[in-house]
Amino acid sequence: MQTRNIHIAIVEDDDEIRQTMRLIIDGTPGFFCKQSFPDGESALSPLCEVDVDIVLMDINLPGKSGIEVTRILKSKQPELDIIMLTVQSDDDSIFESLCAGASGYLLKDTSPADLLVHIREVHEGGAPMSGQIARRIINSFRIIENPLSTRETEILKMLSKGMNYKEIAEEIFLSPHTIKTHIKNIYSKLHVNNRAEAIYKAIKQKLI
Amino acid sequence: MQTRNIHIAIVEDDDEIRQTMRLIIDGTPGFFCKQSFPDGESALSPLCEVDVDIVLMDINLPGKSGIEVTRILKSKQPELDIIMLTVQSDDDSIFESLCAGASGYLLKDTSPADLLVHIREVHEGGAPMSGQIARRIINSFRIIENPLSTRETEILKMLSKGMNYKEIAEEIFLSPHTIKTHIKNIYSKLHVNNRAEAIYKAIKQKLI
DNA sequence: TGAGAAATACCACGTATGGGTGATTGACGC
DNA sequence: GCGTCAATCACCCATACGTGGTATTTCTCA
Repeated sequence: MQTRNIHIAIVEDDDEIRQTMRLIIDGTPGFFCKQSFPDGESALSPLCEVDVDIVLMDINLPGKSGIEVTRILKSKQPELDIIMLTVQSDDDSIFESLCAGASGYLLKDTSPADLLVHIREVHEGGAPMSGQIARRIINSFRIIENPLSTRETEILKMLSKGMNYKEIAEEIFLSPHTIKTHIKNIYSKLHVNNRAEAIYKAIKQKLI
Repeated sequence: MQTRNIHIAIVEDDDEIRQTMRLIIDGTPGFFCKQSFPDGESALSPLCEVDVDIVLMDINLPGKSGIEVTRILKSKQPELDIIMLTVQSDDDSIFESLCAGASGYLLKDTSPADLLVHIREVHEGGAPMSGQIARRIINSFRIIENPLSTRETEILKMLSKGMNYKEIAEEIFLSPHTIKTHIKNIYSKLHVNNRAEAIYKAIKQKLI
């Protein structure tokens, strides 16, 4: 009894890359590229219907980002495994992708042979990462035990009281510009981009 | 052995009212109006220094509001008793005044005789309220067990995820205007005026 | 001693936000 | 049957906010 082919879909806007990946996959026994899409919008409905095992997802897509598409897809098809396959390797992209539900995160410089190995890994329940990616994840988790400086924590508490830039500045005798900078740093450390989410995460992580 | 006079300060922008109150107080044995100010700014430094027992504070002041002044004063002089004496009788004014540290809340239509009685009450550790005020306070506490509707709670949760008007609107198929209205209602129910504080209070009160 | 973090400060841009006001509909209670 | 309230949608307006930069000082730790 032979194992069923692994059915794969590709979401990638670069025509050449998409075709190349397709050739590699279809040229290997056990793998079958069932569909490919140049952007997220066109991928959404088909991928919610058709039975595909694994999606290779670029992040930089025209329209909705690959991360957004991943989030939506996973909310509709929780069983689907999505591997981010992208050039982006900044902390936020990685973090957000995993939060959105990606099962793996590979850089585009991954060799075809490795790519196929990784696809199989995911299909068997693994979570492959390029070397650098794994490192970054470790690092980002390492600092989860209070990433914030004392000044930042102090300011975050004032934020939770509903104070604005100016009020905080006057309270601790600093320039509003400085408060702004601190808050920007808080956002980037907590991986959020506004006050509401910052307060929420901070409380959940017992930072304030 | 005679009891020491109760030393009083008045913060009230209307010259006539201020003078009248002063006359009433000084004309009564046991009471002494030590100082009076037409606005909050001019009252702040003196009241942090001089020994006054009780401050009668209007809310509608030019510049800083009486509530703000109360907050600052109480943070520097926690022992000081402040009685709000004002025409404002809306829930928010009352609520905020008490949060800011006021020891009593009287309406300006209080008779001179009652006023003096109430001042003495505060001086002896009481917390006098005009009749209508007491009622409102009871009411506002009564609804503390989840003031929010299901829709509002739903939206509040989305706010805590950092979503903006438009994103929330798209998620639950409503107009952004409606989202805005809901959020405004949330603010007024929680007695806050921005997202950060709303999230904070909501979590502390286990609403989300 | 030299790299990195923390804390400070500033500028410019576009837009999301909060406040004010107002209106309609449908449920529920008394 | 009439008032109340939740839920919905709408417009105006000022400004607080988020994001992109750049930059200096201080401190710590390897």
